[in-house]
Amino acid sequence: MSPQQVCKAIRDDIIRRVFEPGRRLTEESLAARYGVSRVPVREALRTLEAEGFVHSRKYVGTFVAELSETEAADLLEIRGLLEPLCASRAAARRTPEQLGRLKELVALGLDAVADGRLEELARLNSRFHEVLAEASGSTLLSQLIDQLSQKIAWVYSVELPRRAHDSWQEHVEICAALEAGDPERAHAAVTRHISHAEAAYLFRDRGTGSAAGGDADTDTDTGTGAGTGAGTEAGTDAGTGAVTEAP
Amino acid sequence: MSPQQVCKAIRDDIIRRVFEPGRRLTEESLAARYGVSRVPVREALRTLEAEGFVHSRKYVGTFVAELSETEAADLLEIRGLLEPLCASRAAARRTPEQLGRLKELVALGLDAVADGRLEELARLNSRFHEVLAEASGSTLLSQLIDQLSQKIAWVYSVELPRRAHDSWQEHVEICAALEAGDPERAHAAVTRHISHAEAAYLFRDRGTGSAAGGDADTDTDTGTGAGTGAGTEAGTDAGTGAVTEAP
DNA sequence: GGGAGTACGCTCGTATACAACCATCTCGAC
DNA sequence: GTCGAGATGGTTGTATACGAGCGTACTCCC
Repeated sequence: MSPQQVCKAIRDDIIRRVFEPGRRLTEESLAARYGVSRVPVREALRTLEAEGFVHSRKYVGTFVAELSETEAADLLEIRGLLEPLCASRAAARRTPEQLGRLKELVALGLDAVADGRLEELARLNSRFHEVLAEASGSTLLSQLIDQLSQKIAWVYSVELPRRAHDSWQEHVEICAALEAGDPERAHAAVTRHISHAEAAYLFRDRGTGSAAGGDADTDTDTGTGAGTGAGTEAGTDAGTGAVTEAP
Repeated sequence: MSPQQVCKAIRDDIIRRVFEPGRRLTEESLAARYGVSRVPVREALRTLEAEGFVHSRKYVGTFVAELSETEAADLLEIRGLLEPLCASRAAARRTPEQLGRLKELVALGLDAVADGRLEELARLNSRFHEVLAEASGSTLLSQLIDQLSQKIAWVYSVELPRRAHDSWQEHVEICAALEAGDPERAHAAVTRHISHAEAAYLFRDRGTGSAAGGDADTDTDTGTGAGTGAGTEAGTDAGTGAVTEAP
């Protein structure tokens, strides 16, 4: 297991709340858990620290970060600024292939809505926003949004399924704006979309409590959410999507 | 030299263009340069990779990142979204101490403008925006803006000094808005401030071409910005200002 | 009984050593 | 002369070993 894989594995375990916020992670236990030595673990922890998922104290150890309510809210607000920018960029710069992929995802999403396949919707939703970010043509924006999405998936644990229908209608509109090549319309559409999502997040009661022990994510219909999956790495990453699928 | 110090040292060398974009960095040479072993160097590189300053290819090596023109522009645009948000947050959440520090910095800045001490202005400017970010009360926003500012300092190499007078007048206005506790006014003030700065960046001709050798930025009237710094900060991480100052 | 000093264990920090792999150059065949 | 296969150097990837500092618990003294 390579160090980047270790990084992703730890991040997934954090997002899935196998490692709860505030928990101490010792290098050796992580090394044993993932079957590697301490060196790759240390590198993975440095990456995760830079991403804000953990923080380290010298000679003491590494701890899973704890985000306050206000920071969680800021997370949503920042994404609410970035994604519309991303969309207007995408309206101008998208390639036909990217538009095609988006439309395909929307079609799949609408089908899944009709059939009520919620866990698939979460994955498709992540993928849609991932491709949208990619279509902006800015790797910087793409990476930022990716990191934000992962943290949002972590903090809020779940993509609310009841918004699925409206959400995918909004995706249709976003696609249309991109197809028309209209940055302002794309910007407005995504702004609406994100603000609706924000409202959905903020109005639900946060169910952090039960996550404790080892593999706690047996709660079937909510568990899938996080799926942004490893966008950064070039090579083979695409398929894995470890976060998204339950065993 | 600890690994975080190594990280900062490498980052500073990248920003100062001691290591040019695209250059290959071997772990051993870095280890020798900073007088440590390869292990701390590897950890530093993982952090820098997460921050986007370098990228690694397995079994090949680590290379200094190369940012395109559009990505550089995006950098400014993203900061242009984030800093105003930061300011409205700060108007609501700032502590009196933070406001005091900001006002003190503005006073120092205006003095420095009057006396024409340009290199000091760059440092004060960075510090001002740093404290402003801190006053937002969101470590997330603070970190994001910090990273963005560092990258902007890297890509654009220099804080344009001729804007100094106007810039510090705008800082006065920002402070006033924060003192009044008026988020909208703060938002507007920072939006203006950033857009002026953006215009200044974008209208200058980018002198990247000659950057080859060690210290190529000898073009006198712009040269102060990305000063040497060289890890003057000892204790905590607080002083990212190392980038901005000149000897 | 309470507090301070001290010894111990645990974990991190760093260095060194070896294995895996890529890039390049050389040599030979066509 | 050109192309391909193999050997070689160099760099990264990983494991192991040892040193350094923190936290805890114990002991000793007051």
